[in-house]
Amino acid sequence: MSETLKHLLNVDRIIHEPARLMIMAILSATESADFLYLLNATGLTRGNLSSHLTKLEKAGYVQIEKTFVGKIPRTICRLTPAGSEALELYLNQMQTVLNKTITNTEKQ
Amino acid sequence: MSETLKHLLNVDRIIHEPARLMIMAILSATESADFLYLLNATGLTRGNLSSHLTKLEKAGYVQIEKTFVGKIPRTICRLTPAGSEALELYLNQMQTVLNKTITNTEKQ
DNA sequence: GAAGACTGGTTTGTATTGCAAACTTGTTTG
DNA sequence: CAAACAAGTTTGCAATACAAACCAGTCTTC
Repeated sequence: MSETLKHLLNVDRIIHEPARLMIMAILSATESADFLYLLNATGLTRGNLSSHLTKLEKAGYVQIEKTFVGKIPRTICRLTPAGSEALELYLNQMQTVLNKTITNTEKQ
Repeated sequence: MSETLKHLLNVDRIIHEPARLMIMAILSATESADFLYLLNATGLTRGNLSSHLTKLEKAGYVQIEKTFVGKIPRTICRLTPAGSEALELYLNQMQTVLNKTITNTEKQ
C-alpha cells in the first residue's frame, strides 16, 4: 500500500491546487468558457482567476484566446490536449489513493 | 455541478497537502506509528516529516508521544478523533468531486 | 578513551505559492 | 465630461514546503 501512497508525492501540483482543479474540471465539461463564466462558476476573485489561468496557460494546460465582442474584450479558455491528459492522469491517481485510504479507514 | 465543485475551495488545506495526506492515511490504517516507520513509509526527509507532524499536531489531528526505548528516543504518532473525522470528511469531499469530474470527462 | 559514525530528530533559510487589494485600459451612461 | 462600469492584470504580503544545516546523545572501533 505504501507504494500507492507514495505516488501522492508526485501528484501534479498545478492541478492539485483546488482553485485550478475547479477550473480544469469546468473546462473539461464545457469545452470552452469565457472569463466571466469561470468567474461566476468558481467563485474566485478576478485577480485569482486571472493568475491561475496564467499559470495553467504557462503549464500548457489551457489555451487562452483573446477576442472582442463588439468593443468589449473577451477571454476564451479551453483545455489543451495536454491539459485534459494531465487532468485525467491526476483524477486516476487521486481516485486510486482515495479508494485505498477509504477502505482502510473503514476497516477499523 | 458548480455547487459541488465550489466545495473544493473549502477543502481542508492541512490534509490536502500530499505529504500530510500520506501521513494521515498511514496513521488511519495503522493506529499508531513511530517516526522511523513514517519516514520509511512516506519517503519524506526527516526535516519535512518533522515539520508536517508538528503542523498536524498543532491542527489537533495527530497526537505525538515521546518516549524512550532503552536510551534511544522514540516518537509515536497516532490520529486523534478530530483527525480521523477530518480525514473522513476530506476523503468524502474529494471523492464526490472526483466522481463528478470523471463522469464529465468521460462524457466527451 | 577519544574520533568518528549513527540515531532521532529540530531549526533555519529560501524560494514558491495563493490570495486580496490596488491599478489599468477602455467603454458606457447620465 | 464626470462618474460608473467592464474585464482583466499587477503588486504586495503572509503562509507554505522543501532542503540543508544543526544538535544532543549513543555506539563502535582502534
